[in-house]
Amino acid sequence: MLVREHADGVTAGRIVEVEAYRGARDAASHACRGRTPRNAVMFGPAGHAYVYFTYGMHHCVNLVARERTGASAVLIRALEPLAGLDLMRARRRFTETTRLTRGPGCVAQALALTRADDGADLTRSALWLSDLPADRLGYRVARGPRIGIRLATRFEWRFFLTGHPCVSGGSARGGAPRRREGARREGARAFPG
DNA sequence: GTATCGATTAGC
DNA sequence: CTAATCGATACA
Repeated sequence: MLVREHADGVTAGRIVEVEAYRGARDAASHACRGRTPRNAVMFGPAGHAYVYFTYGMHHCVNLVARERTGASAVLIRALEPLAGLDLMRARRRFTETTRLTRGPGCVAQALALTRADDGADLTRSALWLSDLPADRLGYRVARGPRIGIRLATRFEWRFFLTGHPCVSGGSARGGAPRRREGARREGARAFPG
């Protein structure tokens, strides 16, 4: 569970969909062309938030994962809202629970995360992770191609809960990539497997 | 300096 | 399908 404590109140949700970005060796990663002011946090210690601004209007949240392999991070693509739903609704333009945090830009908006939160230490700040029994809910973790990228599409590093209504990517079942050229490969297969 | 693109979203 | 909207990037 990702927890966000803010002056306006607490919002939190179960992580139901992520993507892995493997640093400089991953052509789809922001880190693949080296360190810049924008992506510098990814080159720092693990356990910090990398928050970037894109498309001129959206923020997305990553968790820096493995400092030893260099600039690796996990993009939080979707949450199941669990706390602060009314606050999320106030920040978003939808009231339906399943649309509050479905998509990386929506997650940042619902949790009010911006570049100001870039670099936040997850062990010391108001943004942190809480253990929660992820299984036993009837969901399975599946994997498929990452969304919205053109490079390194062969790596199936998107992980999500199969059938979960809060998952993004066009289908709760799995991730049919929205507009990807070429690779028409099937999205979701059981993981591990 | 200008041109192009993007780890996206919402609306038609 | 595409407009929105601007920082990062590529290139003249």
